[in-house]
Amino acid sequence: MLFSKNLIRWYIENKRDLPWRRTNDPYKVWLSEIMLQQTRVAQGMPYYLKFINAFPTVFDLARASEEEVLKLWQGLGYYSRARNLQKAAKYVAEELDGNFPNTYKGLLSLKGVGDYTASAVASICFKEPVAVVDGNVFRVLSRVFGIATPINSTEGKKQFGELAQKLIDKKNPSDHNQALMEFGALQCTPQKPDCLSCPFSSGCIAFNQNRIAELPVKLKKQKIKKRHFNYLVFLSDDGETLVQQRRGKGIWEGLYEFPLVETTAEIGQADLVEEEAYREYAQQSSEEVVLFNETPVVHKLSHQHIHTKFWIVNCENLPSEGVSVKELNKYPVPVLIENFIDTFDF
DNA sequence: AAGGCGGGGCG
DNA sequence: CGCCCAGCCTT
Repeated sequence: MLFSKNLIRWYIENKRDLPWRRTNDPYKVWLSEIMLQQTRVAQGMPYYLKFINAFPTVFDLARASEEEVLKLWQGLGYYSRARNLQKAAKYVAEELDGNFPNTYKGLLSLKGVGDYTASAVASICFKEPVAVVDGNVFRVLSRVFGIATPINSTEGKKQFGELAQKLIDKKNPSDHNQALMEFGALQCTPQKPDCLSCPFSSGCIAFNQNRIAELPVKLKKQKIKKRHFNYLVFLSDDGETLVQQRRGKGIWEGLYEFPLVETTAEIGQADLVEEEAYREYAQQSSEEVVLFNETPVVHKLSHQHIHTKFWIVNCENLPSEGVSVKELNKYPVPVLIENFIDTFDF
């Protein structure tokens, strides 16, 4: 209780003025929480403002197409969030008459809402005393209480979850939860936390034992896969090109890209035209293939590095129905593709 | 329990 | 260059 009191005092003093903190509308709070999953406030902010502007209510979002939502989401990453967002909005609008579930348990039934988001919305909008445990909370608690259990282990999740729940202020779960996260984001940061001005430093185990840099403990980093993409940028005489939507599992599901020839290694032009995938796209004759970038563009995702060559395929007529290059900006595309479109002078 | 899923900012 | 960010879903 004392912890929570000091924490909330710090929060009142230091909190940022964020748009989703000026409302208790579960739609807006939910939207902000989805956007901020694994995403910094500074990165999510412009997207939040765009979405609220385009879709002021859950009904507006429910009416939108998935593609429309993906286009607005373009560049924010983890696109399943956008697809689930639209599904959940449809569910709330059509099945619940626009009323969000008002309990932790009910919120969990929404697509894309897990333990963290359900706790956040339930506590902030409905004052349900359920503790949030996000990356910030893991870090703050592991340092203050000197807990070295790996935060991404089953045991760690259980332990930190129970501690967080024990600490929560049942009278003010909204401020308590937001305060703990804000404290992690602003004061108890991953690198170089500001321990000198920290209200908890005198009792902080990590600080007093000089273990700040060791905590929290996280198990093994993921391996990075290397992939080789060859994009075929068709260009017809009447200014059209080909794009297609990515389907099925994998990165960028639902986004558009140029016809893709993926290979196990970097290839040259002679190899490319022999690739089966290439021959399926191209008509056998009358194309002229020109490599746009001699040095592959390396697009880095958290779990794979994509080495990319863009091949300009000039032809009289496209092998299948194309889109005007002027219309390209209507399609949701990965940042890798957007960067090319911005660079290439169509 | 482990792996997949984006993009960006920071030291 | 590695780490981490208001995590969730699938297998």
